[in-house]
Amino acid sequence: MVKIATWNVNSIKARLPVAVKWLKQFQPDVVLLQEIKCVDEAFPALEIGDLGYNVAVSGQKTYNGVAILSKLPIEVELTALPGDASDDHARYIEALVTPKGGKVVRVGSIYLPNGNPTRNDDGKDSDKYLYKLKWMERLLHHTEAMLKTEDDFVLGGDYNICPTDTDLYDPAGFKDDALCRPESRARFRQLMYLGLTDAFRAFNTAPHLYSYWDYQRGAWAKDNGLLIDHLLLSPGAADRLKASGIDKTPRGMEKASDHTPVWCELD
DNA sequence: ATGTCGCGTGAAACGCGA
Repeated sequence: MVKIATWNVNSIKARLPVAVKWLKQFQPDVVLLQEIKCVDEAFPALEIGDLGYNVAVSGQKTYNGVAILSKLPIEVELTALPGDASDDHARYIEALVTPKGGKVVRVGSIYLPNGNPTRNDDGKDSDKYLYKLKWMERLLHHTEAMLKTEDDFVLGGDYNICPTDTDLYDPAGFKDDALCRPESRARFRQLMYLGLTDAFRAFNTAPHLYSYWDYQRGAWAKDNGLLIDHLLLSPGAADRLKASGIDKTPRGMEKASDHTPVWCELD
């Protein structure tokens, strides 16, 4: 069994005590991290390595940055999403992990652009929103390419998309937000329609289950959250899916990230 | 009605991104 989790840590350096505590408790085999907010050399590889993890990083100063932790042997395949050489944001890393005596799993850690604010003063779509939509189209193309490899894969991360109105606490208030606007939701659906399975939703169908709560306005205490962190599985990986969930405990800890891990188990 | 973090700059408080 391989336990795979995705977690936007909102700075790995600020989150190190909470991250170490959670890794010891939860014992995931593979962790897809987002928003590490540091360059490769500054990633706390020794502290994480002491817990038994191999580390692959695509870092960046101040913003963004993604990484993959794996107790299994790991082989880095990509440190950027193909399709635009001029894109200098560190938002994607992909690797192969090989379970003992099991079939290889291709894993991608995604930090999809937020895209807010979506409009300029003149009402036209903002550059940030257009960048998000273009990034999603690149992800769509890359996923098509991955499906052709016939490797089982897990594409996980902070998608910055609430797929439906039951995936957040205030749909009306977020109507014009980049996480909910129809264009970004349509691209997410297109991705799913390639034949992917949402690992969390395969086992948890109730509305109003969340992976993110804003630091502001007591959102965590009021459960004013959003479901924006997702684990999308290839058909082969979906066949191996045994369990999934959201572990809310790290969100309740001192010095928490605003996101909490989403996980799944593959046979 | 309001309520937050984390980072970098540059030496304290601010702007940015979320």
